[in-house]
Amino acid sequence: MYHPSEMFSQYGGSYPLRPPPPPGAGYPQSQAPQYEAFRYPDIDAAPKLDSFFPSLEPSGRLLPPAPGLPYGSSQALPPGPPPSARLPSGVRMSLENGELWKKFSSVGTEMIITKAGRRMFPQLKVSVTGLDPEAKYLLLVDVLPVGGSRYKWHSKRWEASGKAELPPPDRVYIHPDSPASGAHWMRQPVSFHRLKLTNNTLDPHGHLIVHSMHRYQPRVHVIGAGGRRGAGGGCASFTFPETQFLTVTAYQNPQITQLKIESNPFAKGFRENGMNSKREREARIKRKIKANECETDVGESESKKGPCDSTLTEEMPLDHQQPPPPLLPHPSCSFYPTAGTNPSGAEAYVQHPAAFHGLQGAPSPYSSPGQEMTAPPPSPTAKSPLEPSDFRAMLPTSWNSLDIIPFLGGPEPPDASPFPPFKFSFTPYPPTARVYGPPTSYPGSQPPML
DNA sequence: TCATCTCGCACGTTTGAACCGG
DNA sequence: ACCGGTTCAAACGTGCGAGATG
Repeated sequence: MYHPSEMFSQYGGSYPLRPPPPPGAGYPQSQAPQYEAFRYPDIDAAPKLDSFFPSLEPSGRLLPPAPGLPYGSSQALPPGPPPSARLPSGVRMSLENGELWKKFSSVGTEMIITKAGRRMFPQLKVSVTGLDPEAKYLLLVDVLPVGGSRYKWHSKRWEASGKAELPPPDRVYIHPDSPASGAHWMRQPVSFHRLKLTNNTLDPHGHLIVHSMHRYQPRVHVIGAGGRRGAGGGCASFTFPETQFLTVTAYQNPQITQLKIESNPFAKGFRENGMNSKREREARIKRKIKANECETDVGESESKKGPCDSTLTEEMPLDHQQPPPPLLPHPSCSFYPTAGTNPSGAEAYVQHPAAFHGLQGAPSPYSSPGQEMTAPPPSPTAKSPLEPSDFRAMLPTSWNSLDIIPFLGGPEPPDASPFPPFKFSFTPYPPTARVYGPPTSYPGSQPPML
């Protein structure tokens, strides 16, 4: 026996799902050129995963937007697709560290993003139930832009500030254990702690790309990937309202900083008693300055002065403790579950994963009429069914030139269950008027719903 | 001038190889 | 030769703050 993570440890990166949108009417034309660099001209625009989930009707391929996402209520949300017979209808997911997330969301969760990629904290940690123990599944995470606005920290609160920027290249993070059996996923909570966010649109490491000062909603997908009993196909997507966050390059809300320091073990050094605490840092700086002075002095008159006295460990007075800023209004998140929501508060859409990112065939918000992507002919190199150890071959050959390839290296798994062809293609995302409508959904520039 | 971003720093945690004894 | 426990160093993950950028 072997552990799935040993087989597919290379799948821990993130993968582009769609090409960057062409400039459309809803976007500032001035920003259009920057996306040329992220266009994948050879990307298969055919329905994603069609061969992966052949039994699903096209009508079931739409992944509805997260209900209540303030992308513009004027657009009627399409009805949720009927549950797929291929994915157990009882699939449920709960957020393991929901309490921690709620702590953060009560003050407005901020996530640091860097060029090199920064982990999320709190991390996404979920429990899944209701899977077929013997069927194979992939677990993915992506982030949805929320709010259609850029935000700024003003007067100790977040305010909408202009239109959101063009969406960055879309990527998903595939859990390193994927694909694994339902039993594996249900055995213990699934952590996405290795997921990283970056603001580098040319990121070569496969991290999820986001814009700074924007709001996002993480989304977890469970995708059936076949198995010994032939189960496979279908997708269940889950979102947790408390996991919405704002991206920043430096923390704005000191309460968030404090919460992170208190909760994140990696930031332990910044706690009050840590060597990196404010007190210690200031003491260090003072010692350093003093030492420099001493060196200078020694250099000037070595023999005239005694050894440098660096006994400057006396406690530096703490900065005047400012009272914590008032809390943001309680989150008035509109991201509430709709009918069919599981008791955990997550929404589940059991559907064809081809619709990860929008309505197939729907007008693209990025393209002018007549710019619809067309489905290319099926790849002649596609194998079906695949050899047991050839999961990589399930990816479209057109992905060879994409940045996912570096993350697919590694030894071949010694054995694996046969999977149906694994094909992604791109569909327009997000649907028209959802993301980039004016920030009027925040009357009076209310703080974002966090 | 201002808001935002980048980078280097110091410190703590994690991870895995090396070592040791049973 | 194998196994389990310990040690240690390198890699990695943090927030901070100064300086750069637009």
